Amino acid sequence: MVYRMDFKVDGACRGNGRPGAIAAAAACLYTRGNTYYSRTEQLPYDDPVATNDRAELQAIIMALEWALEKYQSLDSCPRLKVTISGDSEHAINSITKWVYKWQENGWYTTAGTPVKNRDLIQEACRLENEIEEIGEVHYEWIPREKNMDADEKCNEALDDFEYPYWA
Amino acid sequence: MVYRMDFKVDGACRGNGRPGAIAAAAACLYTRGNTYYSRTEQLPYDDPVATNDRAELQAIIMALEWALEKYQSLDSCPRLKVTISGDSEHAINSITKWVYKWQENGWYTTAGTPVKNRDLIQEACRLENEIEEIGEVHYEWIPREKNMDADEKCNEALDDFEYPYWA
RNA sequence: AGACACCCAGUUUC
DNA sequence: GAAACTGGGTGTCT
Repeated sequence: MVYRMDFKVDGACRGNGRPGAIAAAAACLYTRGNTYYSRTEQLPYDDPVATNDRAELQAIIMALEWALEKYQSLDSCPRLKVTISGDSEHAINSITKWVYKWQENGWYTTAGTPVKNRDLIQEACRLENEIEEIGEVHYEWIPREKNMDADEKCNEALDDFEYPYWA
Repeated sequence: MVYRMDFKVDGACRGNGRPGAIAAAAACLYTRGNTYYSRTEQLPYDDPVATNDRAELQAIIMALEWALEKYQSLDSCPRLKVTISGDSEHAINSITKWVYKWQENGWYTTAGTPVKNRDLIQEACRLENEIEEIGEVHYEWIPREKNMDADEKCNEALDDFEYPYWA
């Protein structure tokens, strides 16, 4: 018995690279037909500063958390097969390829600088390992045009962005 | 009587280090005000393979050739004072410092390997010596951001790159 | 190990 | 049109 969960994820960051940027992440869980459930999250307003890359990684984390959560609510214990599709080649490569090198080299880039967003990359890998014990996770890159569902949800979340009281 | 010529030079190589790379070099000759004339050249498509370093050296050669050419078209015989500014520390060091060592040691690097692009380095030095008989040449390193004029011309040349018939 | 360049890729924006 | 977030690499020398 195999239980499939197919996610699409996306992150967005308005004002990316500028002071005051705001970011959100979205994950869509597809059901039969073309319908889906979605979750969105707003990233911390600063500390650390919001960027597009952090948003994309956070979206992956949300999907992984959701998969675990949903699995725990099941009555049976099927084998899990999670697919996460996203349009950030960078985020996917970080988690699926580069992380192994970084774990060995102490988290330095080819240019000799410390790898950024290490916290989120490690959190994603931790969650992935948790799932690997009950199934498997597969990541897939898709072009922007095929990621409209998650993109829309992201932008809705940004339209509703709640600034902290001190901002 | 001193006649000054101020050049900025740059080289660019799209696909540097990959098969099929294309490269171009540009030299800008500044006049009064902020205006300048420019020349560009596309490097051989292969034989030898185009690299960023060859492009940077070729740009310096173009400036030196241009200076000599312009001097010969003058009616009088003033003393020449040529300044060549470029953002390749490597190319400038090759011509202004390391070349003296290489001429003595038979063109070997510290690592014991033969110096690359020796043909272009020697050609630049030959032209420089020619100018030294009627004036002087001064090289100056400038950061990338201050070399936008030559950079733009280089990229225009690459946009118009004419591939050889057999490519 | 260092330096300067030259890129390649995707995303996020303004 | 211009810019930021981020990674992978080569060209070359000291």
